[in-house]
Amino acid sequence: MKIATWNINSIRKRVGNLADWLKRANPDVVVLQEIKCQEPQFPRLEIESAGYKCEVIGQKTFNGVALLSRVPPIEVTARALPGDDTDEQSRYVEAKFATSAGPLRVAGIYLPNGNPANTEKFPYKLGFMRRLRERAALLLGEEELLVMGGDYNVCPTDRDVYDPAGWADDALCRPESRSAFRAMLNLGMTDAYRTLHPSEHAYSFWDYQAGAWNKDNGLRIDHWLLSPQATDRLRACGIDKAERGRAEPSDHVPVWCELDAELLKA
DNA sequence: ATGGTCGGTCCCCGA
Repeated sequence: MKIATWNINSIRKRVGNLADWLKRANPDVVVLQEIKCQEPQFPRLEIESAGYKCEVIGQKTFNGVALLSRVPPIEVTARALPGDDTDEQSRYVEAKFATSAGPLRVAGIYLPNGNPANTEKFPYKLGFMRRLRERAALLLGEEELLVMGGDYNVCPTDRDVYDPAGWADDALCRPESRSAFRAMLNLGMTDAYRTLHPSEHAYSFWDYQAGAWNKDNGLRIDHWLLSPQATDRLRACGIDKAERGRAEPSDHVPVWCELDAELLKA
């Protein structure tokens, strides 16, 4: 089965790009970030026509995530990241699916950007990352297939950014952000892309500004982190870079994994 | 190349 993440930067603006890509890429499960609308405005009919069920965690203007799947999940297990009841931003969705290899938990994440790093936005990001690590630790205890994908807004190492020195103080590259990302790996999770492509300078995001795309000035900030059980079934991982070159693109492109497991009807 | 971005919303903010 194939699972993908894509920060779509407005689902209403991009539903045509999404439908075209769904047809070409044919993923079984997709997590979307920055849908930038509430649930009633979500273009459910277009996506259902493409053959996908939709779980929508909407928010007006900002943020918002969704989970698309070829079959309905057994259960939507979370519509917000646990650990802070005062957090009203729509940034997390999680569901359990049936597969030929047993239960599969899929989390979709839109991690806070954290800039400017000298404002309250940065501690909010680090707090979210602490809660995400705690959630991962809890789910890892089940010793099942677990994949946590999304826009992490973390560039894990200098290999993952075109200009490490220029970005060193940015919240995407700061040592505190990288340390919190490594803490997820230290629980036993695997960065799927980096594990299968150890030395590539591959990016998943190029800013709209300053001709970043044309100069390949990108960052790798969209990731799939896998439990040991999922890593054992990891067959491939890739980045659909060509999406950034299409008309009216998102500033992010899809990142996908293939697992040796078949998605089943619940 | 001496300027070079989007989307949603409301007259600017977030990325």
